[in-house]
Amino acid sequence: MRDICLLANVAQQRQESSDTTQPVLNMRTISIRRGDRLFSQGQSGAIYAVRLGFFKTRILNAHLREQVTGFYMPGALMGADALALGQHGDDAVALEDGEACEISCNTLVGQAQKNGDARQQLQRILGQEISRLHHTTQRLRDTVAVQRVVGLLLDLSDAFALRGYSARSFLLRMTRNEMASYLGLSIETVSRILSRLQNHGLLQIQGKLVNLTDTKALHGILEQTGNTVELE
Amino acid sequence: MRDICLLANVAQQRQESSDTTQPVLNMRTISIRRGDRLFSQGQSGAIYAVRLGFFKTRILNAHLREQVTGFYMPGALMGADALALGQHGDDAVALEDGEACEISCNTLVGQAQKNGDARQQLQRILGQEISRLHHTTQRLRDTVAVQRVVGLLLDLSDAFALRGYSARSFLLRMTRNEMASYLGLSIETVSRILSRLQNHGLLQIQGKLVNLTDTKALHGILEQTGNTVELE
DNA sequence: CGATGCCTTGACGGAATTCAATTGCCGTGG
DNA sequence: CCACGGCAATTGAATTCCGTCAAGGCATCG
Repeated sequence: MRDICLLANVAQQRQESSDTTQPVLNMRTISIRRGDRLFSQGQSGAIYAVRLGFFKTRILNAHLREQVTGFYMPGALMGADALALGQHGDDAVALEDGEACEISCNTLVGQAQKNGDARQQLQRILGQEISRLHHTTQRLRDTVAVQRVVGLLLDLSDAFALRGYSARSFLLRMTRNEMASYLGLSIETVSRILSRLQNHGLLQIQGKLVNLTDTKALHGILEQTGNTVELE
Repeated sequence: MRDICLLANVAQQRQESSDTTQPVLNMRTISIRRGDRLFSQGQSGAIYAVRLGFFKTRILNAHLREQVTGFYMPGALMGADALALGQHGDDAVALEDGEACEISCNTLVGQAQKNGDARQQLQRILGQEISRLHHTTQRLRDTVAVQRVVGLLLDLSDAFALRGYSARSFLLRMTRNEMASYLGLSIETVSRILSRLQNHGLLQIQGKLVNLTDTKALHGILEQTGNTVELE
């Protein structure tokens, strides 16, 4: 969110200050269709900021079984691990038609060597990635399935709020299967938990449309300790 | 491991090249007793390399319930998230008497601005942290408890091997409780799984002493897909 | 219309947690 | 030296939770 703006700023600053014909930050916008792959595991060279649409990242294991590793909405950065590791650890796939901004790693790192702003920016990017990973690992340590599902919903809610959208009512862009994979649960469990939360009046859900009616109670579920969770 | 050496190198290079009286990298060794805290959540200013002993990092939640986020042995870096995020996300506690090397963040980042080696070094540190988090995330998505336990054992085995110790036989420095917390399991489950693995002849365990007798089979457990795992 | 994909729901079995009791270990103090 | 207490770990029994299998609903699309 803030990141993409800062990145743009850095790029712009440089463009203005230097009158060379070649751009300093290699950025270009890529249009992509739902289901298509933006980058692949093992590739390197660029990171990507979501401009439009929603994306997931995933790992394909030995049996070609997909494991979802993250969800990204406009303003989010994908593939930041390549900055530090030299290559992408996962694929990025568009959950709907969208656009992404490709930013060359080399020029980004190169900039960081000369430009203080770019350096702070790079550091911020890596920090955000580390922070994101911390967050998801903590969520996965929640043994209780309800907590994982609620955690995801509240994370999405926060992300929407940060972007000026409603924190209470939003559209899930991923399938139940993708949610389940991301959370390390079975699709049926996810479905059942959503129904249960609805029956208890904590939210309404029909298809992909969610309405968090009792966010206080939802937060309460997350904070409950131990491996049994009370609904009401 | 390699990191601490490189860090030391960077420090040394600078010490030699510059004849100013003040040291360029603020490093100092801290002795610590078992159970004591090396740094705390929210603090900032330094990262730490383990010199001697074993450490854990943890988060204390609202109810002062501890959640273990990592184990560290000599050569490992703790608190790298503070480099990018400005403050530590977790506490570090010594699992036994030991020593850690404190490295000031400011000077490290400052070095990175002028010194190419230090910059690469910084990047490597952050990359390692991201890599570590990727790894643990994947492990936690293994829903089956056996896989998590075996995963931890094999990770420890690798780490010991990397440091020149036996990969087959080693001493667990953490309690079952800490293992369970780290793995998102109950202590009883951890205990039972270890017993079961022993009964199937994959390892021997008595107290904290582990002997991996059939690492091939142990690796096999990790690679099994789906939510049921066959032992033999 | 049927086919397909996605989601929901039920029934069942296996897996992990909980509760409770026991064992083993180690240091302390008698 | 042994007895004792405290802590860690194991083990058992009962329960709860979650995954699997199966059936059915409900859209979309050809």
